[in-house]
Amino acid sequence: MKLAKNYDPKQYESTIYQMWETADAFAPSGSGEPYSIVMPPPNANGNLHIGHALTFNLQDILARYYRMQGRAVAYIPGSDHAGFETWVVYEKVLTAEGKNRFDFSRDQLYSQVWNFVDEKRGTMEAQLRALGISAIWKDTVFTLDDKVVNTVYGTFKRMWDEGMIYRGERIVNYSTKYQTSYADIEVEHRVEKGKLWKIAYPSLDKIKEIVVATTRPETLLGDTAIAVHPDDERYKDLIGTKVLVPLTDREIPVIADEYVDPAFGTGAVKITPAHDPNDFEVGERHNLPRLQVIGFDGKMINVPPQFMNLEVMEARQKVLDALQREQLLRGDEDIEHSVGYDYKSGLPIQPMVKDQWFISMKPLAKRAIDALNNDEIDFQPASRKKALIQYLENIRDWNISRQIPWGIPIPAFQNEKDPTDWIFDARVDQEKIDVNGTTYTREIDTFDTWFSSGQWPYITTDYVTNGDLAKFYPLNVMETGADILYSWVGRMIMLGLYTTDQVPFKAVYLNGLVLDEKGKKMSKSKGNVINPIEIVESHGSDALRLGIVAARSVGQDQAFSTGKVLAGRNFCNKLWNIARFIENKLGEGFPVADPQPKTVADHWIVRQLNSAAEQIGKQIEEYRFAEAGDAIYHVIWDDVADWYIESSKKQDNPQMLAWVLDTSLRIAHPFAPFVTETIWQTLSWHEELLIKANWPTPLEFNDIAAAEFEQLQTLVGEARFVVAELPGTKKYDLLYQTDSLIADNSDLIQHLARLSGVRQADQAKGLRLAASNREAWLDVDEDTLYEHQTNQEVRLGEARLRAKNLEGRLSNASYIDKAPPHLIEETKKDLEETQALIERLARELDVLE
RNA sequence: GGGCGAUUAGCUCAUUUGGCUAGAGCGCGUCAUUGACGUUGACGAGGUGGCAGGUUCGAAUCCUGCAUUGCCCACCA
Repeated sequence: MKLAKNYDPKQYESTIYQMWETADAFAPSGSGEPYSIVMPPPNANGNLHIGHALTFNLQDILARYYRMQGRAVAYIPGSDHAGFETWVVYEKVLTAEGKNRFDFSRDQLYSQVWNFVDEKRGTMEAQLRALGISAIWKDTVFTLDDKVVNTVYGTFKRMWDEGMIYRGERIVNYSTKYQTSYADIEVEHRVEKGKLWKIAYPSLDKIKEIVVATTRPETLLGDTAIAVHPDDERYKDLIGTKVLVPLTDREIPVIADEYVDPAFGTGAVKITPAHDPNDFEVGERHNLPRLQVIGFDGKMINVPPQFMNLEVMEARQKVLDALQREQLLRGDEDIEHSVGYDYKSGLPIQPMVKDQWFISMKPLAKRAIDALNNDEIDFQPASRKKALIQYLENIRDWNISRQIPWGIPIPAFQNEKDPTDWIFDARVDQEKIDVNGTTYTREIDTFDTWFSSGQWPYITTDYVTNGDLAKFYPLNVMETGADILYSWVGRMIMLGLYTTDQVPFKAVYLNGLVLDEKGKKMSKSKGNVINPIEIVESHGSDALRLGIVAARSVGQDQAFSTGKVLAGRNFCNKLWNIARFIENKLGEGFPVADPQPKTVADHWIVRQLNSAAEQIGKQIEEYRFAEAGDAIYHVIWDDVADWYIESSKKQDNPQMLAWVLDTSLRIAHPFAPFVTETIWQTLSWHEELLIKANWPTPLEFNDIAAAEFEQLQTLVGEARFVVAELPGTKKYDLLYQTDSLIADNSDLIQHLARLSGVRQADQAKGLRLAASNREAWLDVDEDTLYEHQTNQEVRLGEARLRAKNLEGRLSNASYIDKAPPHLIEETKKDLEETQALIERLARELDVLE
């Protein structure tokens, strides 16, 4: 088969991918030791972003490498219903149609979103295929599949039975825009400038007043007490008395509570149990009523008519105006404080009291902390483990209810006659159920998506039901974004230990964010997002993979670099042309046989590729992807193309060329799957696919011959350098006297150094090449020689300085005493070589003078 | 307020128990060349490793302080 001049990825990638799928190449091979990775499921409804390209490429490199190592690799794909994220998108669709969620029943909404997602589900998978991801598609799991729901219900039931689930009225983080509560972890805290207003609350006789400080004056309409510190002398006589809430005629008590910090503000705090977590707790302790004044739609309720139905910020201004008129404002000051925001809408989170389902987290966290402290999970980078432990140590109970229709229904039913009576039941397709003559009504909330995705490792492997993939649990590695360490990784560890009594994965690899080319975080609103599929289309899937993995270290946020993608593209083309050259040389139907290294170049390239294969394997196993990629790039480009292929033009050994190409394709495959497989398909001596081939095993070679080739490289390098430095007017001849290595390789040297000739001479003449420790001269004219001599004097000076440094090191008693022996040996050897160089240079210059 | 990370060539980044002359890609300069590849080849320039101290025979690497910068966590109104 004749290869085109340049590699055109578009022409081959989809065909190659189909070939893999048709051959069922992604399925775990039966015999090997299991190796498993589960894909963090991307949003079924969305498009892949550039961060996905990084995360899935890293996973795929591992999958392909271990597959070539003969392991039974299960790389299990999935897609996420992405409850809240998708709901937000769908609600926009509803709005565009002039409708809203209240026009439909929950079941109607659920099936509408299902259809909406179903239409788009294929897109994301097609994109993963374009990235070359070698996941077992037949085992793909959607986060709303029956097996997910069943397992989640099983876990929930067990927790319920063990008393770890409770339902209660608590302050929750509420998004008035999306009308759902959030977990604490989903609230985005921003430090910003604000005002602290001081407001007077008159005593009942209006003679005295107590001044409180607040950042949210509108909530005073919901105040049910004023709190002061019990030991605060300023307010001691007021404790137990009543004051009037401004702008209303409500009377509220002044209470004492340790929570108040006398040093902050005025030392008196208004207590709004319905809209502040601290106040809620104070309210619980003092049995205060909870007066909700902000509705779930974000508008004021239960307030005097002038404030009714106002948005929070409008209400704030009106309250301040009214206080001003009533002369109850006692000043304000500028402060910096932290405000919780809805990470999705960018609007402030409203703390609200709501009946929600919670999981007691302390016992779950404790087991996770123990496992982490026992080093049961290898963390890359290690520092994140500490961070996770800290998070787990301070964990609070988890609100798992969401007031959105798109998600897994919470399998709980409420007694129609007794609101406190809740039972577990999985019959969520029914709105009402009958149990022993009592009618129960279904809970309308759904689970927080993370409650189900937190169980992903044992769900996808069917571990609980002991399915075909059960032997792949626990996973070998969980590769995912560092940004979801707490929300996902932490929860998987806790839930994994809870359900399966073992950690869900043996290692965690956290990748950082892919930033834009200027190092800024990408976002749709900034318009700086990079679409991976566009990169694939313009430069090829392999180029994207090579480029995005290059120079990227674990856990670090790093910029995307088009330059690196281009370098990756060029590398693919280089590989392509190596193949083109070799295949052309070998011809059709080349009868491949055992490779026998004969020339010095043969021995050398065997040594180089042997050690590259070993080193690259080790680097992949240690998750040092960028270094492995770099090693592949250089061994193939520098060693194979620039030295070995060039050498082969003068000393050809077809069997070795075939072996070199074969080996190069194997070691490059995990990082450049498409181009390597494309080339592999053109090799006459392979029937199998490269994806199923084995990682190269070392070939025997002669160490001395390999070292001799290195000497020739030095000689050639020096000749090139001198010629480049002293262009002169003509090409030079290389002369030698009795050197058999040069004699045997004269054509090779001439070609590599681009000399006009290499010939034996009777006597030394011209410019001596000293670096290789071989007797060789360039036959140059007088002027060139003179110029060279000046350069050599500089080099002699440098060499003498270096010798002096080395001598100094060796004469240092402490160094001899403390440095490791091999290092001292190296220093001695280095000194010897430097001295030999000095001698040669000096001799050369003396001769000439 | 607490924690974590970063600071190395013009740019983006490597350098893993402290030890070869601190490397790579891109960019830059000089030259070559059209029988594998211009998505090329050869050669080269370019770094007081943020700053100031300390430990050590030896520090980009360990310690202390400072500066700049990014991220995460946090219910003080």
